[in-house]
Amino acid sequence: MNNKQLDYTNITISEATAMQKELQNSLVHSPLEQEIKTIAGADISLNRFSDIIYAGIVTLDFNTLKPLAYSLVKSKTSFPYVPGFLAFREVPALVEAFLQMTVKPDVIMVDGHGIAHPRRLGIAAHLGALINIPTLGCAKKKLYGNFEEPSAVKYSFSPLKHKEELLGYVLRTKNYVKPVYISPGNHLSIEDSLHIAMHCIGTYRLPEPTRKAHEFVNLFRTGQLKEGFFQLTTNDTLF
DNA sequence: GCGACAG
DNA sequence: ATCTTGTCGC
Repeated sequence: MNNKQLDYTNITISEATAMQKELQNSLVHSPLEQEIKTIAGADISLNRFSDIIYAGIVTLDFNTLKPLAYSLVKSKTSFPYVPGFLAFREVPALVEAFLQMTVKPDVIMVDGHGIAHPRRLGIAAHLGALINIPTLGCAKKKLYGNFEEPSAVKYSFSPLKHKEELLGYVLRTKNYVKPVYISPGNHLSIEDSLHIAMHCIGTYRLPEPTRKAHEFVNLFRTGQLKEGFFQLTTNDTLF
């Protein structure tokens, strides 16, 4: 990864598309070999009509799903929101937050899609192509593909496909609540992404990594947390 | 031309 | 993404 790949100022949709096709070629979707001890959630928050982005990555213990550390970065985005090109708007800030971490997570769950994307390079795959850490996407809405509604019972799922190609899974994380869309980003298989997401389901609709990341970046945006990398102590009282 | 369209 | 209050009941 170099800085050129992170400066998305003044690039056109056509150039962005070409960049996606190139990055897509570098993806690896072999099954994860290493044991997962920590998993992080990555998300951004911003004020309406503002181009100031509050990005954050929150690391959790994979077994207890409790926060262990977090990295927060404030930066200005240089790309508008265009469906299919979300990464060009949010990834630079997420990479900054990642580089700031002195202790890296084993896997990162990103708020958005992985390969469930028109060119198989959603934000989770894009981020995973830039950093050398396995990533998966967890989106709240479908961007691409077709699926049958999974049953209303928690943990039920159904394949998300484009024609005959499997892209990921639609997963019910809570009874009678809208499902989430899971797909691998980089360095993970499609099945890995589903299993990891299922493991991270707690009491709420969003899996814990994504839910915590969302919570932390909002506290950051509203001035209740400060920029930087912090490791939580057992003595830390959160809220 | 028409519908779909992550955050 | 963010802004918002109440309402419904698997």
